[in-house]
Amino acid sequence: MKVVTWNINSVRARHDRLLNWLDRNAPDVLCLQELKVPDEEFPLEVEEELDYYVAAFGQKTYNGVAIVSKTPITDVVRGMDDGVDDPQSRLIAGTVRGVRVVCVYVPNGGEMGSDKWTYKLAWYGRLRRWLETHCDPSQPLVLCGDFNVTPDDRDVDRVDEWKDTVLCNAEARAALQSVVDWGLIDTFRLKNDQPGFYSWWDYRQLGFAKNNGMRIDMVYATKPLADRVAEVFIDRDERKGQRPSDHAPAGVIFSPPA
DNA sequence: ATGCCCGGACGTTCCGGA
Repeated sequence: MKVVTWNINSVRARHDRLLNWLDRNAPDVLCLQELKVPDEEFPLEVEEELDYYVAAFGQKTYNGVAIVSKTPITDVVRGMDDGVDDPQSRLIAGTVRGVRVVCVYVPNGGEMGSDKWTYKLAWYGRLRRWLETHCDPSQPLVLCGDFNVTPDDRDVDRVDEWKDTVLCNAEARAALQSVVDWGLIDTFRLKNDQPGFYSWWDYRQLGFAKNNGMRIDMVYATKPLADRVAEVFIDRDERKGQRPSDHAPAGVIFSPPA
């Protein structure tokens, strides 16, 4: 079972790239972030021509998440429904072939100390509580998405340049770690302990050409699934060419259950 | 070529992204 996460940075601007990528890579599950469109503008071809199922939680202009799956998606949940008045579409969950799939677009956080930073930290706290309330770490689950935090310094090309930002500072990493501590494993690190593997590069200042990147897009799994990780990858080539997203798809292949 | 930011909006510049 191949599960991939991709911040596509507008499903409208990336329409052809999405269809081509799905056709070439044939994932079982693709979690998308930053759709930037309402649900009705999600490309119909994904379902009608490529025979995928789609569960979307869109929003005009900003945010928006979706699960794309070869097989039906059941028990779909949109948003955390935790009593917080939050209009931002950043979480969708569904069940595919017995695996609970949670797709998140964690807030970026803007500048340290800003209202956006406060919202980001609070959002991480809400995500931890949502997992505690709605999910079970002893069951097969993947938490996929753009976490807008580098887990550690191996995931940053220029530590000195980024160490005090909302993506790399200790408080942000602790917020991510609190979610991981619920019962998740970073699947990429099961197969690769080296620095220099990134999933995002800034559009500005030749970020990709200079490999000034970060790994902020992850597929986390609970232990029953993490035990079945066969292969991990980041599709760096998808960052190349005409009109790429600033993020590359990152994914994992799980072996069949024993 | 991987090349000096990009997508979106009641746009004509500004906001948000990371």
